[in-house]
Amino acid sequence: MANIRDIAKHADVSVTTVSRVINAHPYVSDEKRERVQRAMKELGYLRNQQALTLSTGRTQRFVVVLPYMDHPYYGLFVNGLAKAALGKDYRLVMWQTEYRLDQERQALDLLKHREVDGAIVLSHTMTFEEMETYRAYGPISVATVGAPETISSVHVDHYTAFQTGLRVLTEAGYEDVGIVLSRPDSPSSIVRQQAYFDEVASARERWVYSGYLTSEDGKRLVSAFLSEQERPRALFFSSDYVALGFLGEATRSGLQVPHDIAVLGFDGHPIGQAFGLSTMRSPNEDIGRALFEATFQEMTGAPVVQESLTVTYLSGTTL
Amino acid sequence: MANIRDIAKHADVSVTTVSRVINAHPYVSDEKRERVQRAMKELGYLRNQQALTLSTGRTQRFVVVLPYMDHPYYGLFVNGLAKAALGKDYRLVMWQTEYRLDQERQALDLLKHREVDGAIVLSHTMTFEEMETYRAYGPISVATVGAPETISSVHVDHYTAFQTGLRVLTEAGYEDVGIVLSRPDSPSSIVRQQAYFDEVASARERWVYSGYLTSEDGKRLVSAFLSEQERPRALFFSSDYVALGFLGEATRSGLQVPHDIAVLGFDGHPIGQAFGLSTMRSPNEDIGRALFEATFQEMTGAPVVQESLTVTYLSGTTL
DNA sequence: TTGTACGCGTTATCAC
DNA sequence: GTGATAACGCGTACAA
Repeated sequence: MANIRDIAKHADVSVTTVSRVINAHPYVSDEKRERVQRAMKELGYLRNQQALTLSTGRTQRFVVVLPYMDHPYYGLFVNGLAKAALGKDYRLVMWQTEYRLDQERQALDLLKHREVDGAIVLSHTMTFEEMETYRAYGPISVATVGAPETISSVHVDHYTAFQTGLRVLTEAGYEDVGIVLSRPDSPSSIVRQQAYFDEVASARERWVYSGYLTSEDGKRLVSAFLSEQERPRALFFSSDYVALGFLGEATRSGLQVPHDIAVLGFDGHPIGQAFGLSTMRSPNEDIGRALFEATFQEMTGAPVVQESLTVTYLSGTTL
Repeated sequence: MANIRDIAKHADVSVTTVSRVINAHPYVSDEKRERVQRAMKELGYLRNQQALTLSTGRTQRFVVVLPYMDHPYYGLFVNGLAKAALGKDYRLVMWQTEYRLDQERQALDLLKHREVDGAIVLSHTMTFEEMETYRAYGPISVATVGAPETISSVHVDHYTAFQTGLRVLTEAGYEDVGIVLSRPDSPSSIVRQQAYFDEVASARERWVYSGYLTSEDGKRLVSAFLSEQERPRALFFSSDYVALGFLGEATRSGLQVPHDIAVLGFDGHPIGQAFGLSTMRSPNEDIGRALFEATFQEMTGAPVVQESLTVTYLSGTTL
């Protein structure tokens, strides 16, 4: 565990010279550079990242804030993030919040305590107002809509996206459509519901199914659906996983898809293809990549980014 | 961005006293403690984690090494890890390797450079021999079998697990069984195949399907399966996702499951339930939790842990 | 009970 | 080209 001073001593130069060699700075004679490199090799020198971090003030880390690491919905985001981070020699500290406000605060506290250089928030319950109080400690980027101008955002405009999906259903001849949302009062659920009421003539309160987050929830929805006296002819889900949970259980319950009930998912997760799930493909991996870039660039003084990406219909057999 | 020295000045005490207050050490008069706390509040003191880290030599971080963050197989592991880490105020740095040796090396290099306190390796292509060369720099734990005695391991014994699964199939009356493996020469694939040859009378080389990792691979397997002249009566998959990909596509191709082909998965992923997937449940979340604990305890001098957990049959309708 | 002084390992500044 | 030396912000002997 030789440090820079040991190397300096061993090569009979100053620590400054060693530092110059390490960082490939100019003004080092070939001879001394040679000596230093040999000393590093001989003593097995390994630069201590902690010390570097304290000295430079940069951690080379971002914290990624998300509700559940094991929810496949976030998989593609994280994939994009990971790839971008690798290219810039950055590390990702994952922070699972389970939608708990105190956990979101703890995650952003890392910023305050100089434990990370920035934060990438994929989903949050915290208000943007509160989030802005952390902004002074480093760049923050979100994957959600409605961010103030101090916070970078790369997201899908869920109003437009849902509008598009609902029009796909309409054009396919489905008039009585229900929608299946995750947390009822999340910003994305609110605008989705708004799009639904604005777009669908037969839209009605009771065909808004809220609180469906996982494939198990989707499975559970089947019985709720079957108990309706008057059922929609199609269901538009806000997540492929919930849609698949529903699809599997519905089929097992003897429902014919799409004859009895049509299903439209949202995400474009690969596993949906195996089951022929019709879905709206969301460019989540691109979003992950762009979020990383935005956060990274902001550190070098680049302005806040606000970008909205669009979804596309991915045809399947459940519609 | 007041530091400990600013607080000391403002409260008119020494930095030692401030440090004592921060760390709740004894030997501070109530009056000075009061003054320090007020100063911290007034100046908005936030302890700098980088400096603490350099001073104490502990980062409060582990690196988690895994092939793909977005592969649902790792979801439950990571969930267990995240929960355990939260309880101990540790952070998880995720490192995605895509099974690339150089990436595994980079991940473990974090250990050498004092960027993390330990490493948790969920899957690896590196030999244990090489992995041991990193052991001097911190505790390493793996979720795979066959670790040397310097490396902690909490895993499923895939030989026994596969044996159990194969017996489930036998007892259900299936004699002609095929197996579907991930990477052909991974340690787990090798022992799984061994269990297959040892356990199944009709086992044959061509009913070993290798290279199936994702749900898309499972989907792809259907055509390979259909082109066989002599087909097995049941397929035992090494992953629920691959099994589901196969199940979806097979059903869409008109195959009756389990009449034409029975399907047994491996993992116990929630989404399998919606499709009635019969599977072997692996306690991956427990493994994640135990891996964290093992790594953590080792730092305090606890001995290396080697533990093998068992899988259980989870009944479904695909068998 | 309190404070001074130093170490942790690096980079940056400035004089030579 | 080169090298002292001062930061960075904390914990902690050791002295008082």
